[in-house]
Amino acid sequence: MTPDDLNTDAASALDPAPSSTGHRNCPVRDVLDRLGDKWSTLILVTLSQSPQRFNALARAVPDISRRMLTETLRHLERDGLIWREVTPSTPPSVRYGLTPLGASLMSPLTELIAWAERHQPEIVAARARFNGRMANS
Amino acid sequence: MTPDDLNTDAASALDPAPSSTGHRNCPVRDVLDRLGDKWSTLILVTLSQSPQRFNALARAVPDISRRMLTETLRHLERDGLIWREVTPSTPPSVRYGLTPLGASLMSPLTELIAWAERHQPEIVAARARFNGRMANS
DNA sequence: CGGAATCCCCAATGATACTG
DNA sequence: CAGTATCATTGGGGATTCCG
Repeated sequence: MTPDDLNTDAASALDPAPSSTGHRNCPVRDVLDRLGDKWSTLILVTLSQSPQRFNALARAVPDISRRMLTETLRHLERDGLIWREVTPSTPPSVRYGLTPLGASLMSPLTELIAWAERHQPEIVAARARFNGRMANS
Repeated sequence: MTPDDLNTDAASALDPAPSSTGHRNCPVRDVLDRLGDKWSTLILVTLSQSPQRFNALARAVPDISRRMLTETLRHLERDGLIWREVTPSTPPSVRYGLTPLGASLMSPLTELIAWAERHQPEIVAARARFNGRMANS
């Protein structure tokens, strides 16, 4: 892979661009942006345990507002990573869960998370060194 | 791994929190946030090719402002993912490159990128279906 | 219960200009 | 060349309210 791959302009025809942060439709940056949008990863990991209802998700993901929960779920659903199942009872019930596509993302994602956990001490140490160097300069 | 792992409050003692977006010092979210900060991944991938000088990076990463390039490089350096080598000539020269730690991140990162490229067609298709469902509803 | 709509603020980012 | 400093902008996202 070359760095250029991260800047391809692979247009996706229709598409009001879910996160129109200005960059063009690069598939890679598209996915990476999503993972960085603060909530998606959290939700995906939570759903990887088992399907959840809306309010269960709200409780499972601390501090997320319903607004952002709704929005993030829509994005993930739109991208085919999760499914949404409405049971029109009273009160209504809505369940969310990972699609096969979403489940397939968990593999590289958990590896990345594992990396983060494995190397956290090194990162903390590096920060301490960096702060030390900045202090006496 | 459980979802709770994403919300641990593993404090890192000192640390003015590079991205104080409000969430506590969770190592995992910390790393994921960094990858999502729009430029870090781009820079890491570029540097994984070979060490680069400041302006070479600026050219290699389209549309990044010098301000954001500097800031992102500082963050990456601070976290021990890249090194910074100053040659105090006139004009000065500064090279950046991946540390072993940064290089070790490339492995899970490229897997994630490979996933994105591999499954892009499915995502595009899912978006088309989603847009279609929204249209006639 | 599970949203949608609205208001609003501040933090992230860009633009610009200056410096060792 | 490789930054730093300052100002202006904007849109992400929290809080709140309303709806089926």
